[in-house]
Amino acid sequence: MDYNHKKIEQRWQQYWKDNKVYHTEINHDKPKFYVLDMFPYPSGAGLHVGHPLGYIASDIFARYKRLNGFNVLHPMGYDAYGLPAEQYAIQTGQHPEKTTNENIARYRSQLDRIGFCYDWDREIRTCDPEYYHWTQWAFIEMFNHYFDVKEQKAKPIALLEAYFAENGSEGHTAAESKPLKFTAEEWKAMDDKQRSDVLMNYRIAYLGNTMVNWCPKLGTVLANDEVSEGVSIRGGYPVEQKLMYQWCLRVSAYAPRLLDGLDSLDWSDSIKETQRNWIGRSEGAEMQFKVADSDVEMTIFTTRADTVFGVTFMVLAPESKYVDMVTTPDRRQAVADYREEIKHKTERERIADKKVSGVFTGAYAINPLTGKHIPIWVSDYVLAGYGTGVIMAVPAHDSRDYAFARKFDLPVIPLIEGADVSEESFDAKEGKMINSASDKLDLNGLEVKEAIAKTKEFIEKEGLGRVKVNYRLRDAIFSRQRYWGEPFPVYYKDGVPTMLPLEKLPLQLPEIDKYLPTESGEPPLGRADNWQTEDGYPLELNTMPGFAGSSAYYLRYMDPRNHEELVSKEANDYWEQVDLYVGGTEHATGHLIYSRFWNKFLYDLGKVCKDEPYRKLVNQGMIQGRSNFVYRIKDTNTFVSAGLRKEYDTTPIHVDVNIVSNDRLDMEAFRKWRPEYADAEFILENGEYVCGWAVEKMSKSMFNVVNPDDIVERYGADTLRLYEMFLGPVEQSKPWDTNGIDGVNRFIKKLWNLFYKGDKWLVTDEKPSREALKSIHTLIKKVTGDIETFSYNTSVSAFMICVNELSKLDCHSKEVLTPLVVLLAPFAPHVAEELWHALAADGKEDSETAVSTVCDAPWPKWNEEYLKEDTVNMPVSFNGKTRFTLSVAPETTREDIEKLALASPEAAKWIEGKTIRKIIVVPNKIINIVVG
RNA sequence: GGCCGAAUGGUGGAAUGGUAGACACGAAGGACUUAAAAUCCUUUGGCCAUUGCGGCUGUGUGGGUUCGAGUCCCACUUCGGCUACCA
Repeated sequence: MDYNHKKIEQRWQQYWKDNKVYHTEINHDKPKFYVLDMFPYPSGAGLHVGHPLGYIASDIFARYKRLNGFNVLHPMGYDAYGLPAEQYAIQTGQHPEKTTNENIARYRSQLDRIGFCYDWDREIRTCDPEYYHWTQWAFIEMFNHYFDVKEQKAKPIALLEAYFAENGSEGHTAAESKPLKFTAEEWKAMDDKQRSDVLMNYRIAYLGNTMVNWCPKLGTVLANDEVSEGVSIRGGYPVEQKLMYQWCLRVSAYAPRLLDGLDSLDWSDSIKETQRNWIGRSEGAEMQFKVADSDVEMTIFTTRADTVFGVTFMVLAPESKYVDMVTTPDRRQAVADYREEIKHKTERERIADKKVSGVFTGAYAINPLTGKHIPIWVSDYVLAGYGTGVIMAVPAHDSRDYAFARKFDLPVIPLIEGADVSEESFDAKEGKMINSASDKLDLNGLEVKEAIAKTKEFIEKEGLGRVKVNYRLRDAIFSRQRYWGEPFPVYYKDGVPTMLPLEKLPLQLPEIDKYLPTESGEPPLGRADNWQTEDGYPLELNTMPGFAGSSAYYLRYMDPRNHEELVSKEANDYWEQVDLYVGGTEHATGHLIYSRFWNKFLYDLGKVCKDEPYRKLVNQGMIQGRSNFVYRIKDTNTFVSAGLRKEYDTTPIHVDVNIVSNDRLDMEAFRKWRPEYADAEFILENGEYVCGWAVEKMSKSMFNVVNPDDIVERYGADTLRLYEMFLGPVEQSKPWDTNGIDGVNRFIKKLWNLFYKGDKWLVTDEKPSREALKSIHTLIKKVTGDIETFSYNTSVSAFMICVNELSKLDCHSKEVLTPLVVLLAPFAPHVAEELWHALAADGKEDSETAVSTVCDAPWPKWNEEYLKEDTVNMPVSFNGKTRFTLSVAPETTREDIEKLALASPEAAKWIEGKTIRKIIVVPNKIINIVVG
């Protein structure tokens, strides 16, 4: 019986399914372990070989934990809402649900072939009403809560209402969009609409007029993490800034907790750092600047309070509310023109053209420390969304202020001794202060750090401002003008946004005829018939963004069919949180922030028992594609081989990697590939057409996609799994290269040959030799250690070494082969299962019932006794250079090793005529003799 | 501009401060075979010697710490990733 991967893999996949081997239930007799993959968005392209990398790594860990006696939760599902399905629907008129379901079916069949140990009974889909019921529920809870800054906790909005009735706004501690002032009497006098508007200022899920990233091409707003360099991440369309009335989540209120929580997490430093930067805590001060000849007082934020003596002008963001308040009548037109110009620039254009632009408002502010009048300007280099949207400009010590001052010829006052500001600003926070004294405050001679502290103290004491911690993290914009997303459980009762009662959930997504906005510009839901409550109130037309459904999905897996609540207390108390989360770094500032926020909110409500959702996070690297190119000579259908392309004017064209082998093009296949290449001519080198290559993202458009199905078909799932792990460290990005896969496949065959020779069963009950025992125990120790640190590539190597050794020793002893099979089970589960059953049935065919699954076997333990060496070879070095090795018994003392080394005949040669200065002996490691 | 990470043979990659290059691919040579595939054996960082069993050199560059550095420290170069008028 030869190794037949198709037969084996089919057989055991069926067995696992029939026997529900991977079904998981709460079991209080066992410790739990929760292993989770970031669930995929099922795209139309299907899985390529890069996708399973993380899934294989987590599958190995899940199986390993199970073999070690843990009750392992390892579920899978689909992030099913998303733009591509909707874009496809717009183009083809197909319902996104239909294409999504087709894509899911394809994903599932691809996943099944790789042999994962998922409990599919717990599958979830974000577009399933049973699931988004709880997304809508969480939204209602967020609407009904505010964030108490003092207690750092979400609390019911009713408490805040009671507070307002008692005290008005004075002294409240709720996180707010903007400061509001009203008395208890004023509050009581408000009608429903007015109260609703006021409460929106505090709710965690609120409607707000905010600057949003508007993408005209996609017809929707996008969150900050969905935009990069002024274009949408999906599609790469330009994004502009627009003021819109949108649902938002007060994520910013949780910024301190999101930041502090990072310390307790077992995540990589780099991803924690990325989140820290995204949250962007900065300590500084807020200061008031009075506007001359006016009552207006502007608040600025600065981290460089020490530079206040160098402020020579102020700058407002074009969108700042202060612009209208301060602009003098004669400057109105100029300012209006400038703002108009900025508005029509997209974010991308703003970034692209680095030209300094701005306009003078005609107004002057008064420097609170020097009393000097300084001009107030407007410029787009100041962002409305950060700090207060107003800055005090210190051109000598900020490069942007410097560029602005030079352009508009504003004064530059250096504040640090020795700083040369004739060519550029001096931005470093170091040096001694100069030019910084008034009758009230003298900073001269202080170090920058001391000056910052002293200034802060001074302005607090004098009431000029206050110490303030600012965060870059913005509230999440939660409305999307799309169809394929969760509907909001919201209706408008006489214009007042109102939540549906919980018993009306889930509010199901309605059917519509077309997936475009309405003629009047409303979102697609405006096309739905009868999209209103029973009482005839209109329902919200926006839908929720992609991150809504993925923010709490890990909780739902704990209790996926619960109709009463998101997750039962029992299930949550048992499974607690994700112990190991595996996924890509691209979610660092999106999903992983929102999910932590969402979890912390539910924690505040007492719905979940852990403050953080994901205890340990492993980021698998991306598998890149290796693309091939052909070079077409311009305006011809002639292609020139890569080595000769410099002699012609050519255009590189991607060519399907499946018709290229070892960078040599199959020219016949190329002619058949596309009709336009049917009569292609080639200029060859040495009779071959050599393609160029590059490492790029694996994608259809680059023609470099390798489908795991093809690998499974040819080599088997076990080979695919082992090979993906063997490619290199899980966390590292690397290009896919099928070249080495034969080595892994050979290993499995060699392993198989330890058990079978043809049809003959080779396994015996003989006592294994000491070498064989040493080999297997070395492997047990190595693999056990490697799995804990995700060093799967070296584990696979260790398997190869062990199997090679056992082959050479001609060892077929059950005592050795049994632990070998169990060790292999996480990596190559199909062949391990086959051999496990064969071992139990002594190689007979009807082995299925002989023993239970290998998944429940006990993980082998190594015995140090077998690892001991009879003698240890120690390298002997002279002045750090190794000259020979010395065999000593393992327990030899330092002194004896030293004596043996000096007495050995080889040593004499190196010592001769020199004096020994020093001898370093590290037992079992090295002997270094310093001579001179 | 800021932050993070990386740099080791023809290639992917191994090396708790202790014999650098494990393991695998590729390549070369050989065995078996009519032949091929498959399998097995040998060699494989570079240079020199290979009728002497060896020598020299070597982990991006330059310095440092150490008996000893791919590994630790400082500076630099290059390449990746993330992020960005964040005051």
